[in-house]
Amino acid sequence: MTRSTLRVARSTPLRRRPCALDILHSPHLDPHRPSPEPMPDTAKVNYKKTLNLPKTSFPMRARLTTSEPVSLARWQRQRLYDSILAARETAEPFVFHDGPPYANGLIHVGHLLNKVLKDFVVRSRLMSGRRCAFTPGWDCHGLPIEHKVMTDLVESGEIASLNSLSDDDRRMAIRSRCAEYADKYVVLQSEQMKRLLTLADYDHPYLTHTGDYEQAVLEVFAGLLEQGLVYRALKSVHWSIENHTALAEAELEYQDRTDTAVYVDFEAVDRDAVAGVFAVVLDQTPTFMIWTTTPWTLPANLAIAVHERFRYALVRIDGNITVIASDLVEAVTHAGGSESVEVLAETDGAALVGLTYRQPLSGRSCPIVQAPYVTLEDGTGLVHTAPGHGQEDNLTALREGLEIYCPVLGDGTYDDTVPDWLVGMSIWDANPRIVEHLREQGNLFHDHPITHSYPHDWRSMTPVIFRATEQWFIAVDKPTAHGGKTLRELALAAGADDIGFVPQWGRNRMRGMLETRPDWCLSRQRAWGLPIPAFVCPDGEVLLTAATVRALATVFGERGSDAWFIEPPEALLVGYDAAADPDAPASVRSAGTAGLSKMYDIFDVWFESGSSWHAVMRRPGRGYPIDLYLEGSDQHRGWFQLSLLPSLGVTGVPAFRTLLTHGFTVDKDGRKMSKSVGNTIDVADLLEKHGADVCRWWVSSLQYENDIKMDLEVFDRAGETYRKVRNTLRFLLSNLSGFRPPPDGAVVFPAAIEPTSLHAVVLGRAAAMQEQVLGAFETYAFRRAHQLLYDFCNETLSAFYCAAVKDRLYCDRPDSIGRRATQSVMWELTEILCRLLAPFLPHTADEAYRALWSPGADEDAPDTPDALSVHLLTFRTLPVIPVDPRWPNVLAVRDAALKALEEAKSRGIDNPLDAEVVLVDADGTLAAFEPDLADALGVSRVQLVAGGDAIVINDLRQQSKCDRCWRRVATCAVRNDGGTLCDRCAEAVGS
RNA sequence: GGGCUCGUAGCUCAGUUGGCUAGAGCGCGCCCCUGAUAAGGGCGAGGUCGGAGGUUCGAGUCCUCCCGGGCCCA
Repeated sequence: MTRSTLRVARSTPLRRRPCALDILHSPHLDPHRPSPEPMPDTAKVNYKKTLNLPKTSFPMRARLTTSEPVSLARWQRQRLYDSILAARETAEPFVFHDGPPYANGLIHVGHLLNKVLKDFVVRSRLMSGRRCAFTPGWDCHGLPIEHKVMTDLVESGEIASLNSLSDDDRRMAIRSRCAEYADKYVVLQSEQMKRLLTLADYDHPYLTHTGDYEQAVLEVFAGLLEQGLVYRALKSVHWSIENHTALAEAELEYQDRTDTAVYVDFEAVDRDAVAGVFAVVLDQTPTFMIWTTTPWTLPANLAIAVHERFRYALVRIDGNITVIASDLVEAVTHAGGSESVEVLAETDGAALVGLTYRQPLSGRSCPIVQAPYVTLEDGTGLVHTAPGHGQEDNLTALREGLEIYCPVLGDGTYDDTVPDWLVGMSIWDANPRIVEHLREQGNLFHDHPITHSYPHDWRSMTPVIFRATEQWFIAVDKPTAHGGKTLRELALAAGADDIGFVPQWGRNRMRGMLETRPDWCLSRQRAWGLPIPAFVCPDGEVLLTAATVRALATVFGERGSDAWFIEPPEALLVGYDAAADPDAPASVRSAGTAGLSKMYDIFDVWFESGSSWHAVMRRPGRGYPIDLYLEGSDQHRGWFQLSLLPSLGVTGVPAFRTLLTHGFTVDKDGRKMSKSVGNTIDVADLLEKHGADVCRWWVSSLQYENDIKMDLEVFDRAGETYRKVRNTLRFLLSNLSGFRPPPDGAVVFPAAIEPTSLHAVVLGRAAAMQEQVLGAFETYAFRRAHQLLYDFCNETLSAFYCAAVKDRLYCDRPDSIGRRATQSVMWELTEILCRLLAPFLPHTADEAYRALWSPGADEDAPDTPDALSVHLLTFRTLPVIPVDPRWPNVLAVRDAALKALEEAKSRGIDNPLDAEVVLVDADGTLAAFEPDLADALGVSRVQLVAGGDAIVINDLRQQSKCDRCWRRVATCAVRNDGGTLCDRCAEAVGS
């Protein structure tokens, strides 16, 4: 039988690999034994074959791109996620909740960062023994998807046939396309996230467009409704006259358009009041001059806004006295071609506030107010304010208590509240008529054509207008049922006291936003979303109460929100008892739900994702409040805040205990990544080139709170340090070939370990490292864990311990106590390293762990059972080994000795094995460590002397050298086989 | 323009309550090993701590301003 057939026979799965003890009793099986034939005297004996050289199935080259999918398939086969969770059914929970990415497009590096960080949390908590279930989710509704679908419909020409359908049918057609689109990207993104080796319940994700999710959102909404926090009010929105619909920012296309800009004088009501403010005497009534490019909004003018800190001038221009910002007098009068300009006086904007003027079109008396957005860029420094026709004007009106007056109907014509000559007129036709009217009245200072960028409806390419429409709001300053506190007060208090922030500055950021945020506008005028289930009564009253919403929640829970577009109101409200609903309008309570018609606003998608704490966690009983939300820092205003408000409103407590944020990825120069700039990095490319573990290793190395600079090079670096860790694992594994811990094998551990031994110090460091890593995991300090693990592998193991114990591993008898003790230590090290690395490197850690336990350590082992996985384990405690407290001194001596050896190279002592190091050991400290000193220094011999002040390197090159271990030690002698061997090697080879 | 935030060797980061010639790893350079080998080991060179003022006996660390990024608003 040849040697190779013997090997094949031994590696069959039915046979256990022999361990060190086996070898002791069956020497004929030891392949390392020298052949019994005597060697010819003339040839130098080749002892390499007699060494216990490392061997392992764990390859040096990872080939992650091909090997990771194999691991992934194995984990899926064994249903790893389910197994892990099942094993922790009764464990203390760690409640963690996924914020939903938008179901659109492929994932980018931001997703990679976010999902991998979340996975670090999931895996580290699971391995700490906590029950950390993780349900991934997707935000599926919303404009970007609808926009994309609509664009496709326009491009394919299908939009024409849709437009011939009824409103409900058209909306349904669009919605089903949107649903298809979202579902498609959920699948695509989910596959990519799995490929990142993230562990989550991908078989049961949450999707915001499913019926049960929608039901939960309506439950949250009902909870707010019953506290009176939901109201209906006017708000200015972009309005398409052509399509009779509100538009979102993303549906606008800016194009150049030429309008008539006008400078208009508004006459002061009280001449003396103005005179008083400027401290002058006036012989005529002054005016306030405004500038606008939309004359059609002048009928809706209700105020003039000034900046409190600007200076304003009272100016006599060609005989008329008017007020303009001081800095703009010259520009305005120049534009108007004025001949005589005289500044009479100046004052601060603040002094003007409270003055009044007569509105030239309505005749109303209106106030001067202050507003921070007034600029001196153009115009007059006095801003025409029409609350029904501008977002800023709208806010000003709310603050000043002005009416939100919008005399323009959905079709772009004036209603009957304007002067007779304008009633029913299109605003576009009204523009020149108003200009002429003002000119005739003497209110027009100047007019001129202006070409500017103006928003257009992306579909019809017609200009849009700002128009106030009725919208649903959540009040943040109304008392809630929770101690009468408002949502804002509850949120500020929670932010200050209850919520933990990682990093800490998130607290400030959140507070700033909460202090200034306006009421939450919930309505969107779109098709792809969750309907706000409101009805209009025959008498024009609106029906939306906690009870109707709960009734609809049930319907949507069963059939999804599509039902809204399919069923008539009576069918939708079949579970609603109008007579028993105290919040319903009287007509509904008495007459029931006959004659109602549906309204078609949908929810802001943020309200849907902002209800996920209920839909995904609280309602199914997965735990509430939630321990951790982890998202990018933009979510302070987004998901964090918009989850906080509903959760406080409904439950009185914040949805989350801790908020962790990470920064954004930027390019190597710190610039934001954008497709147009072309500095983005494709996730698929990264996975193809480096593999998921290297990408994850990179993520673990980041200080994620800050901006994250990245280019392709940082992944090369991550790959290099990954390989260092990998090779360290490989060295450990390769020297554990055939070794088994109890009960299968014998371990010299821990009793036989001296406090002064290399084993003690390495185990001590391992224990300290593990404790710090676990602490870092607890506080989400992944970078610190990464650093500790890397430094341990690189410095403690690779450079120090492994190098020092090589000689005994390779050269001692396989079954010697010294070698087996070393292997016992290495086994422990491998066990804890695989586990500690598992959250960062799920594939590599599992690969190493399986190699450690594989029955065929020197061969690929396809028979290793799937269930053998590091991910099923928890972190492991190392036995406590006493470590001599003088080790730091010894290590300092080692550093000095290595320097001395470096200097000795100039004397020709290139190889440390050719050197003897003479160390000064005045107090006998080093003597206690003597057995391991030479190994620790990597030299042949160490000599300790009591006196002297420097390390001396002695040249041993003239002394005999062991042919097998290459050390120059005193016991070297010529042996029977003709080789020169030291006693240890002679014994090992039986020569 | 406002809120929050970042700016320490080529790269990623440490730098406790201000206190010795500013540290680590990687990369780089030189060298060793060739029995972890598309591996391993050693030594070494790199920084006016974004800039300018100020407080202090003393500042990367505190204050002010400025420059340049990022997120969110306007």
